[in-house]
Amino acid sequence: MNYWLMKSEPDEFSIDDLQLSKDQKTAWQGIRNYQARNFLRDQVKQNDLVFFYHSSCKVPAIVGLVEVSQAATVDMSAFDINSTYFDKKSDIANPKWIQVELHFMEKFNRPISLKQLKADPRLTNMVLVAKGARLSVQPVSAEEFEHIMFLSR
DNA sequence: GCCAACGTTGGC
DNA sequence: GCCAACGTTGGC
Repeated sequence: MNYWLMKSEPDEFSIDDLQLSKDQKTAWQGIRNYQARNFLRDQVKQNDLVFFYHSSCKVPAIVGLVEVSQAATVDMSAFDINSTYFDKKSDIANPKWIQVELHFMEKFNRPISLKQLKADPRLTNMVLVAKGARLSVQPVSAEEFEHIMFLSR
């Protein structure tokens, strides 16, 4: 079992949008960064647990918990010319981009803000709080996971 | 393979 | 909206 943190801009797709989605599931498409892609392709497995993070918004924060309901499949949006995620350099015979499927689990009563995460001495090694961290899919340690779950209660 | 120019992310 | 910190592109 691995733990992850995935970022989403709530104006684009929020935890509420996920909760309201059909079967409370969504295809996590549009990852166009190689490091994040490699995590999705090689390490994110079914039943892994994922913190859902809201970025580029008023209060950046971990807002809930989701699970991986399906591991890596080809992100077909890269071949859809009408999609904002269209990538003309991706060859359908040799797909470049990967998606997973996420399933809603819970929305935290107490979201944990970036400010709070940064101030917590037990979370100083989190990828999220590292200087210049822009990864939209990033690993979370078991210790970090347990502590953040504790903070959310 | 170097690296300057350009594009993107995301907090503030 | 600004801009620092990254990532990517493409000429050489």
